[in-house]
Amino acid sequence: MLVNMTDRAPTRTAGRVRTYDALAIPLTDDVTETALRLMEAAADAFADKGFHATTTRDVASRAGLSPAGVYVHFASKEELLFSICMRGHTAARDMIVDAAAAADSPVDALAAIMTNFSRWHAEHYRVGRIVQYEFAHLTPAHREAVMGLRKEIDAQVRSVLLDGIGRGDFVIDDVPHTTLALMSLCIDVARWYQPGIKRTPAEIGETNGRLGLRLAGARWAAT
Amino acid sequence: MLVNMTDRAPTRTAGRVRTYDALAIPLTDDVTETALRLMEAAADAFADKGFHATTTRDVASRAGLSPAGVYVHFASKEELLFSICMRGHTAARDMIVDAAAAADSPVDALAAIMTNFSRWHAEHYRVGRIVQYEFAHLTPAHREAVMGLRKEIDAQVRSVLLDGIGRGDFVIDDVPHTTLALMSLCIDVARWYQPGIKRTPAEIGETNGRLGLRLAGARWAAT
DNA sequence: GCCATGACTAAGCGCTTGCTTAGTCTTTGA
DNA sequence: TCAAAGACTAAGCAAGCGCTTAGTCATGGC
Repeated sequence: MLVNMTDRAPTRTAGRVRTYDALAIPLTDDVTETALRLMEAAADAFADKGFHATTTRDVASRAGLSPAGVYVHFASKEELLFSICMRGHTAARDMIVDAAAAADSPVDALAAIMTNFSRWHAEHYRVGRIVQYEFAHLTPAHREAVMGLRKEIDAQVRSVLLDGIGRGDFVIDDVPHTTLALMSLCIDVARWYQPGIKRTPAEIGETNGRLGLRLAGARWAAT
Repeated sequence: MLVNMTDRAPTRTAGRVRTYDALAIPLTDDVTETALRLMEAAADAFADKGFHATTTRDVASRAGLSPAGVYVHFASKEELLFSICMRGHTAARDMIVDAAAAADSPVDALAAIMTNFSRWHAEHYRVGRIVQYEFAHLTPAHREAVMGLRKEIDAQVRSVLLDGIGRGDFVIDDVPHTTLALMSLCIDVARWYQPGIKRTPAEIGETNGRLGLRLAGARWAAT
């Protein structure tokens, strides 16, 4: 991985902080309950106010700590944002890989990806907005790490499309652009979804599953 | 309109500031060159750094003024953001209304809307990002004004779809959701577009025009 | 039991930020 | 011509902000 959090100067907290890998994903179950609580608090505050308008005091108090307590577990406010982005993208990547692996055909795989990814963005629209809107506040190295995961997601979807084209299930002029368009349907749910609207996340997922097949020119999608 | 900038307490600058209407759109050609310059500078800075991380000093210096100079023309930093959002949305609304009016059929109207709106988001991806990502920093009243324009845009697209359904040109299960999906294709271009990529804004527009007709289940779109 | 480590705190640092105030200079209108 | 208005400035205010430092307390290992 591109980033190693041991870059941080050794302090009394170095041993604990180093239990994370660069993905800020727990390697084992020994991630502290406090660090998790901080990430959740930060996600909450960032979603409410945006990254820069969120103070570390706000994050700390939401997590029930003093302001300096944040720095026991994270090197900086940006590191908190990075952790949230990496967790979100890793979850999305895994979901897409699993959906594709479980499907019997490219058509099923695409429908499952669209359905699940769209539902996820509705259910997690707040994290989805953070991940999109606050991306520019990451350090260049951290942005690169996040882009790596985005590219994996893109590549997985693209390979489903190519497989479907190969089998004659999809009719697509421009695969890269169609991939982007499919991803747009899913990702943009985070922008327009809000709790209380008539459609449930599951319904949104299903509708986008069908619409995605239309975009791919799936044979039976036009009816 | 919901908001009237004359709410601001009278100062020596009240006369000048009141030449804007609540849309922050120039009513006549007497908008000052300085105010325009400030809006452009703010858009630049907001796109680079985000709203909250942008200082009024930064905006002022980009516009060639002292920090206090911003307040001669705008009541607050937020008012600058509001102006930018309203100008962007008004331009988009007008573009969509014009495209629909110039078309001979719902199919042509939808293709034109998708093509032009997508191209606009590529060409103005920085303003597009500001408008999406910084929306939450507007005051509630200003957000409501912006939402009003968004609803007009949505309604225009929806009426094209309904017209097409009525003529048998489109096959759509869920009109509101399909409207959102069509808008997602266009709006999300601002997220993924960056200068230097292979596709030009015009090409992106054309491809999205075709993909939009697929989403609408246009009869010949599947071939 | 003792010492080292880790989790956490209160206090504070040095700097920044949106905005205001009191002024100067230029332009406009009577 | 003169006064008022408008465009703008330099200076400053009050509050805030990410982060550091020096300390306390609890836990775990020897």
